[in-house]
Amino acid sequence: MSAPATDIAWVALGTMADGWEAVILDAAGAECERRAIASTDLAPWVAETEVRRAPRWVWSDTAALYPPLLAVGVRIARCHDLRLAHAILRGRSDLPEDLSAMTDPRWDAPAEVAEAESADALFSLDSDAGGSSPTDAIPAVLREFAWQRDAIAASSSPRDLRLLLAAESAGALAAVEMRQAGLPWDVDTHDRVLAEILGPRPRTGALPDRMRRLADEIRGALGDPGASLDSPPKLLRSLHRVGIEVETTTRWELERHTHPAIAPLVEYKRMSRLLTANGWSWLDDWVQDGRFRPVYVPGGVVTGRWASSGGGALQIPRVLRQAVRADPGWCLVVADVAQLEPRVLAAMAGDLSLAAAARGRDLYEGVVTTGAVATRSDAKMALLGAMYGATTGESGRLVPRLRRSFPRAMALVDEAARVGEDGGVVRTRWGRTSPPPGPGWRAAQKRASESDASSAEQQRARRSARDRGRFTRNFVVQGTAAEWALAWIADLRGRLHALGGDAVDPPAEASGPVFSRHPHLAFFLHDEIIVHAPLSHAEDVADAVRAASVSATRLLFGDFPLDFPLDLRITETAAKA
DNA sequence: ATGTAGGGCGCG
DNA sequence: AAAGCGCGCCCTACAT
Repeated sequence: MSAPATDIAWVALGTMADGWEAVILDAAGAECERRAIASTDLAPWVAETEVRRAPRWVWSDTAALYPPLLAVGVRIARCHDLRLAHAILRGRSDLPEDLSAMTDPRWDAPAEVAEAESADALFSLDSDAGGSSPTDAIPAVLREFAWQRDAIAASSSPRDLRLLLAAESAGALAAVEMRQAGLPWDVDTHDRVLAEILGPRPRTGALPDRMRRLADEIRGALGDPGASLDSPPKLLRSLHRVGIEVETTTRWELERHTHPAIAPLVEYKRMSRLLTANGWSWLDDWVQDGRFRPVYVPGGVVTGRWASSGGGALQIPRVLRQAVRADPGWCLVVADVAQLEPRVLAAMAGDLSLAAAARGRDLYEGVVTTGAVATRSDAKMALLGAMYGATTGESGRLVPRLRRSFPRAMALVDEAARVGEDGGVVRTRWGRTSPPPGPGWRAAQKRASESDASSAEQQRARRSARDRGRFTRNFVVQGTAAEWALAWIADLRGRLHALGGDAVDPPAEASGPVFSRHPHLAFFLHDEIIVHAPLSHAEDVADAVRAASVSATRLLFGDFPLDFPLDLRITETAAKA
């Protein structure tokens, strides 16, 4: 990594009455220089400043501002996303009261919708186009940035918060870049999979052949030619008429009964799901030019996980993963972390026994070796139960065994649950906080504690306290796992860029194929990434993916003796082997 | 006609 | 053999 020759640390960008203004700040946040920039000059100016001075760009909203830059070939390395940072800082309870009160509520507004791949996007940078929000204005940007710096400094762990905000912002950049790059998607393979499962593509509106025949079979078995298969209440009545006494029409409940209608019905539901969620119309809507381009929403989940909007990017069914296919001459580097959450739990809790059990490749087998449980599937069940708060069933039965073998790990999640049940707030490793309970929750708890509370009120309050406890119990683990994953992709993003050379693509065309020649992130899902890379770079990319995972672990957990092994494959398609 | 709630199920 | 966390999206039913 070449250290940029630079005398500046930050460049804040915001709109003015007429165009843009850049405010250059030193590391201490002191203003060094101001510069007005016409809208049409903004992208070239950013490109030049990025190359010459490599600042951290400070702006209101990466999701709104980065796409048009990227569309003209301007890639940046680092930013500070004020909107995302604000959401994190606002949740901190350790801010001095006067600082808490000073926030501008406009920063609490929901995310802007990212709409900008086309040439039109160029103009969304223009403040006259009506696309800018109040928080884009340079005075608001500077005020908020100053507030955030104060808030970070006043917090109990500025170092951790800085890392969190840097990772969150890097994620926001990666999300925009992944949408622009897209996931290489082979339409013919997708169509073939659909045809194998559903039958050939029907005329629009018609049911695929295999589904239609199955529907006939089900209606025959139910002795009900007009039975509705798509309406749960109606289906329920049809089932009851032939003596199938289920309370819901879920698959697992149906499968507990024996009747000729059950098997085809379960199969029909599976097909129906595939057709409606990822059928031919999904293909038409979401795959263009051989790329699936979902909208990622960094920070979209309270735990810090990403959400997605449109296309169901986070729910691609396994049968369709074979449609994810590298371009000719390219490959996919597909990697996921083995048992990310239990490893995170071990490291957070400083639980050396669990860390020791994780030492091999398979943490669950390691847990079996300690003698805590008998089989791998028991180990998995028990650990998931511990992190999710299972109290009943097989999982709930197994959890107590872990308490003896891994007291520190269990103490961490148990304590998180206790705090949540009491109405408190918990934190991830880097300091993202769980949302506080709402006024309704508090009121119900208070009411239940009064002497004349009815038993129904007490029961309800107890139940919602437990619900909340399970949420905070999981929050610390899921949220810290999300931080690990963010650190991983943030680091990897830098390494991949370095592999592709330092040159920024010339902003020659509006379509700006920034990624047409370099290895790039193409997909990210909680604990898994897909890199699309030229075949010649395959091994380098694989090394980068592994090195980034080591960096992430070090950054979050220092030298705690635990690694996060990857399942990594260099392949043509993302289908599981 | 349009908006919302809930069932159901895909993913981690 | 099915409890316990977090999502998004489709569908239907039912509200306005």
